[in-house]
Amino acid sequence: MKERRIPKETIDRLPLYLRCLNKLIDRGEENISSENFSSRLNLNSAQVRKDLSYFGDFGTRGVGYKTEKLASEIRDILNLDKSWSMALVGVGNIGSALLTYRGFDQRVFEVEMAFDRNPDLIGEELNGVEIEDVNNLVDRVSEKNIRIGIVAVPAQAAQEISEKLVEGGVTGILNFAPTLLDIPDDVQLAQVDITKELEQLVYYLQK
Amino acid sequence: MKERRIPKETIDRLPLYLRCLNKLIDRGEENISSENFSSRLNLNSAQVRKDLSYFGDFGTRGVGYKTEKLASEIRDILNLDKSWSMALVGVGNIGSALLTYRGFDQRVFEVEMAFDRNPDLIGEELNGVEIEDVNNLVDRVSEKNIRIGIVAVPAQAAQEISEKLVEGGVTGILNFAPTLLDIPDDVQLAQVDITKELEQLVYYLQK
DNA sequence: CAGTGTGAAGATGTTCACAGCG
DNA sequence: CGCTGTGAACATCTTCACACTG
Repeated sequence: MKERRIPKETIDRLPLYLRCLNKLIDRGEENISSENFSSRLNLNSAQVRKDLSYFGDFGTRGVGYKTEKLASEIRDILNLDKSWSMALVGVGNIGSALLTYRGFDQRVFEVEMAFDRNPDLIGEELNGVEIEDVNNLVDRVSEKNIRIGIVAVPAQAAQEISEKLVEGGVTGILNFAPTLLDIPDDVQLAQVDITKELEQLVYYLQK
Repeated sequence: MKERRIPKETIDRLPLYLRCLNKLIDRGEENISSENFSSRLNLNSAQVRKDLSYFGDFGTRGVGYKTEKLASEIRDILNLDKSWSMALVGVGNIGSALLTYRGFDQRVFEVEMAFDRNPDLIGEELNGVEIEDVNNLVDRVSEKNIRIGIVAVPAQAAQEISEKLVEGGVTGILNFAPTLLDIPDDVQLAQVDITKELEQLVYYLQK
C-alpha cells in the first residue's frame, strides 16, 4: 500500500467498481481479475490495479480479487458502511422525484427531512417525510445533526439555501441547481447538472 | 486559432462560460476580461483564454471579450443554435420530473415524446406530451427523427432501452440509470449518476 | 498599457512492461 | 504459470510568463 495522494478520478471510479462487484456477487462469482474487471468497465487493467492498490493490497497474485472482500473494502473506503441522512430543500419536480426515488440504497442514504417555502406544500407528507417550512431549515437541520443537504430549488435561490444548510452544520451538498455555489472549502460539493450534460452532449452531435 | 485537438475538459467548461455570460448580459455588462471571468468560476485566467482560443480569436487585447458576441459564439460551438427534440423513456419519478422540468431552455431542448411500459400511464398526457407504449419506441422515434433519447428507466431495463433508441436512429443518449451502457462508438453518451455522486461525496466527508 | 493569445514548463493522470509472489 | 503491484514512460491538462496588439 502506497501513501501517494489519491487522484480524484480514482475516487470517481470506486462506485463503478463496487457496482460491478455487486453484479458479480449476485451471480455467484467469487473472484475477478483486473483484466476481466477492466473489460467490463472499458478501461485499462493497469488502471484497475493501480486504483485499488492505493488503498491496500487487496488482490492475490495469480488469482485476482475476491469479489465479496473487495466489495466490502470499497464500501469501507467510500464510507458506505455508515448510514447518511439527508435534508432535501425544494420539493418541486426534481425534489419530489428524489423523495420517492428508489435508486439509492435505503440503508445508506435516506432523505430524512424536506423543506419548501410553498405554504401549500408545508405540512404535507411525501413518502413518510413531512415537508417543513424552509424558514426553520437552519435550526431543524442542526437539531437533527444532518450532514448532507440536497439543493433542489431554482437557480436564483440555490446560493442562499446552501448558505443556510452550511449554517445548519451540513458538511456536504448535492446541488441540482444549474449554478455555481460559493461555499466554504471544508464543505464538499457534488453537482448534478442536467442542462450542462445536455449542452455538452449536443456539442458532440455535430458532424 | 489553433488546430489542436480540443480537450474534453474545455467542452465541459463551455456551458459554464455561457451561463456566466448570460448573467452578465442580463446585468448589462458589455465586456469581460479573462481575469474577471476566471474569478467568477474559480479557475485560472490562462485557462479561460486557452479554452476560448481553441475556437477562434474572440477577444480584444487590452479590452477583453464582448459578452454578447462571445455568448453567441459559444452557443454556436455547442450547437445550441438549433432546437433539439428528445424522446424520454420511463415516466417514473425522474422521468415525470423531467417532463415538467423548467431548467433547460425550452427553445433549445424539448421533450417531444415520452414512453413507458405501464398500461396505466400509456395514453395519459403530461405537460402536453402523450405517453406512448414503449413497444412502439423504435418506429415512433425514427418516424419523428428524434436524435436524443433520455433513459429514465430502472437499471435492469436501461441497456435494452438504449439499444432500441439507437435502433430508432438516436445519436445521443442521456442516461439516468445507474448502469454502464454498452452502445456503439458513434452514439454519444451523457450520464447523470446521482448515486455515484452521493457515494463520492461521502468519501470526502470522512475526517 | 491592459489584457489577449500562446509556447514552454509544470502537474496530474494513464498505460506500459515487468519483477516478483502465490 | 498467471496475475498483481508498481516504477518508468507516456499522454493529457493546467499554469506560467511574456511577446504582442488594439
